[in-house]
Amino acid sequence: MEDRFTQQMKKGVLEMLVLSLICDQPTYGYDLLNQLKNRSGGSLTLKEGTLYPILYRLEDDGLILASWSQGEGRTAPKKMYQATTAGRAEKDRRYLVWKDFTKTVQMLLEGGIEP
Amino acid sequence: MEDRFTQQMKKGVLEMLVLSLICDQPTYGYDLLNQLKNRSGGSLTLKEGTLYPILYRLEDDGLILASWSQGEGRTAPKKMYQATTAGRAEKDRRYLVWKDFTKTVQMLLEGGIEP
DNA sequence: ACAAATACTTAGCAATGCTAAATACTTTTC
DNA sequence: GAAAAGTATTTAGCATTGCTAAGTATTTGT
Repeated sequence: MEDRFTQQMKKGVLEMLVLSLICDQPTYGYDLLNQLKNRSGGSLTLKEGTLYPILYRLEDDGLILASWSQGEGRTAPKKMYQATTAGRAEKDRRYLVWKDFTKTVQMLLEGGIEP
Repeated sequence: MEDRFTQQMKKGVLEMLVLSLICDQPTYGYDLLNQLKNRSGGSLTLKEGTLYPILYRLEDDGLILASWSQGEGRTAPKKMYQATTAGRAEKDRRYLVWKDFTKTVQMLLEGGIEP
């Protein structure tokens, strides 16, 4: 079990990461689980119950689009996701907000500018 | 009203910041509200309903200690908070987790290491 | 006296990550 | 060819925490 702090720290940010990965290239749920796990060195090993609701929210918000892939060969069809124009814009916006926020937190933690 | 993303992004981190500020020097609720507001350039303007529950949690977890100050002069007594030994250790731990997390997120966003 | 600032409290809502399954098909291993 | 592991998606319900929105009380400034 992960500690409370780590759990809470992820809120919102995971959704931004998923959106960002889908902006990089169209993909599907299971692959996103693996991308996050592998590319984070294991620290972002999400449960399915965490990822899929994120995908549904992004879709509901019109930031990504889903379509069932006609399985190549014998593979079962996958639900492929791609970013919409609004999705790319929102990704950029969140990136700026995230950068700003981390900068502020860093400053507070390091004991920057006293009043 | 703040957007959902910003709200969620704060989860957990605000508690770390408050703990960190109290570690820097003993202080009280209202002053923390002002410190956060001023030292963040206004982006961390918390409502009382956000801060005080954080203080109660930190106290319940044994990370900070409260004591009513004997008001100097005629000023009403304030509830002063100071960090415990456990509080300082937890602050250090969270700082490391936070640094690690932001590094990972940054890497994922910038399209680091492909599998 | 009235307003503003100081200082703390609390009830209830919204959002999101986690637990913990269930379903179904394909590939690998013995 | 049976069992196990891997691929792939779905969903019900819980815990945590920031926000809304209010209330109480004292002190200071005009």
